[in-house]
Amino acid sequence: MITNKNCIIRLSRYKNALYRLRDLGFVKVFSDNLADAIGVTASQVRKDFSLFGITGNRKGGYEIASLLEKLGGILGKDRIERVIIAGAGHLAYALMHYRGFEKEGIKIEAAFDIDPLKFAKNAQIPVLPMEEMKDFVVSNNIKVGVLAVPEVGAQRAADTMFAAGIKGILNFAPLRLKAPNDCAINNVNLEIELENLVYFVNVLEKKG
Amino acid sequence: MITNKNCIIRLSRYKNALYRLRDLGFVKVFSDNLADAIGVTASQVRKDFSLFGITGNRKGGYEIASLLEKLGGILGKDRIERVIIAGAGHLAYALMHYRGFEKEGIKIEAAFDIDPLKFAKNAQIPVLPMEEMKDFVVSNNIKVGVLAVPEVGAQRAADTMFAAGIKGILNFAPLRLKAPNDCAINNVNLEIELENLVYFVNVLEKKG
DNA sequence: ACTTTATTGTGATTTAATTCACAATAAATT
DNA sequence: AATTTATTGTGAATTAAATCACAATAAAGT
Ligand SMILES: NC(=O)c1ccc[n+]([C@@H]2O[C@H](COP(=O)([O-])OP(=O)(O)OC[C@H]3O[C@@H](n4cnc5c(N)ncnc54)[C@H](O)[C@@H]3O)[C@@H](O)[C@H]2O)c1
Ligand SMILES: NC(=O)c1ccc[n+]([C@@H]2O[C@H](COP(=O)([O-])OP(=O)(O)OC[C@H]3O[C@@H](n4cnc5c(N)ncnc54)[C@H](O)[C@@H]3O)[C@@H](O)[C@H]2O)c1
Repeated sequence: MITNKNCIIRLSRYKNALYRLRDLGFVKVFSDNLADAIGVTASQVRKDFSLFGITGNRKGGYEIASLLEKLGGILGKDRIERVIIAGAGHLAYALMHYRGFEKEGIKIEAAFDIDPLKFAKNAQIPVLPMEEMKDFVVSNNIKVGVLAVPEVGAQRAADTMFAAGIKGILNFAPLRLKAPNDCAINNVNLEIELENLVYFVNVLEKKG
Repeated sequence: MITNKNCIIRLSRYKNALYRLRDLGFVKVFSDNLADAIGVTASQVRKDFSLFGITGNRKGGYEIASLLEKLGGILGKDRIERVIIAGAGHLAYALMHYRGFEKEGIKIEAAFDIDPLKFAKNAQIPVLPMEEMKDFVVSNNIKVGVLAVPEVGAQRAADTMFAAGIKGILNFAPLRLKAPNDCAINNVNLEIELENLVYFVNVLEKKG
């Protein structure tokens, strides 16, 4: 069981590059094409595939269709992933209106909030009270959620999500969530991303 | 010059943990406190500090105030970082209304768009035509930008940013930008973050 | 059919990152 | 003042990730 996050992220990138190549009419691809497309070495590509038992044809490269199927299987893209959001604020609004998730097989089913002003039971993507999360998650068998609640309420909201049966959280709140150890957390900390960028801009400036 | 991204991200996390400890009234901290706070080992903390020549007192730990100052210096937090956004859509709206950047010393100065309907010259954070980016960036000496333009326009918008003098981009568009090699790119690909989360949720499910 | 050529697949090697382990030492205790 | 204790700082060891390098081999060419 491979648990190298970078490796799994590369698989996603290969997949996205393959979609583009396929849409351009390509049928086969070589490891160095994929390498160029995502900015790694060709042996990295082959090693990644090797790790998951993905094989191509010596001399003939890889068949895009079959590669996409295998990568899709590994990444769980063989079915639509249904997702909820905790916190129906600005960020949630952007996520709910983003059309790009659909074509990746990701569907935001509902958002949950504590503020009655945010409730919208009959909207295309309904916004419901936090109290209804458990029922919704259980009856729709949802496993993944996005946490878009302010820092102060974040741990409490996460606990509600875990109690509802959520097993993975994409966390936008700038703190380290405590989670049961059968649950996964991916943090997106934009303050830190920007801070990090500033560091590297300064490094490059000093170097150049 | 340390260029290990994970290491720099840990510095940010130490800093954030230290702010919290300081606000709770603590004056000193030991490597194992910081380790617990951000979820790494104590020797990782000490090694990270050692890499940047940060020292504490044997037996006495580290003084929080001085540590914060040193980390701030390394991360460029000794001055306010001024930032622009390309693309004044949903995501930009969320970013422009987010109050959390201020207290991290990040200030969004303006957004730029091609859609005249988005223009708002006199708003608190003005939304200006792309054509005005260069003047604005040059006269305000801005180095960092956020790219929040749809995939199709993303490379063109990035090129405009580079031409304006931007040296680092936080990129939300789901593609690999081509950039001059004195410029830094940090990608935030939310589709991939979710996909990755799904993978690890499935892994955990199989394990348990 | 044989040879050449291009590309895979992977064990071996290298490089990078993390952890270990302990001497150095500052503070606290006796 | 001597001893104990707790903690740093870092070189050494370990582990993890990436790259190298090349034998295996499938396709194309002669
Ligand atoms: N907006 C950004 O650009 C941005 C940038 C970086 C980080 N973040 C982080 O993302 C998260 C969301 O940011 P935002 O700008 O959308 O915030 P927001 O204030 O616009 O929205 C937060 C929503 O969460 C709701 N809420 C508060 N407590 C709750 C609880 N306990 N349970 C459920 N809902 C609750 C509020 O009613 C509100 O609707 C925050 O943690 C923020 O720190 C946002
Ligand atoms: N909104 C999300 O939740 C989300 C999630 C994942 C990824 N993204 C990515 O983030 C980016 C922004 O998403 P969004 O939802 O804010 O999009 P959006 O459609 O709401 O806004 C995009 C804005 O960019 C402007 N624009 C278009 N072409 C431009 C150009 N060449 N130069 C300058 N401006 C231009 C448009 O006028 C619009 O105002 C996209 O690349 C998207 O793929 C967004």
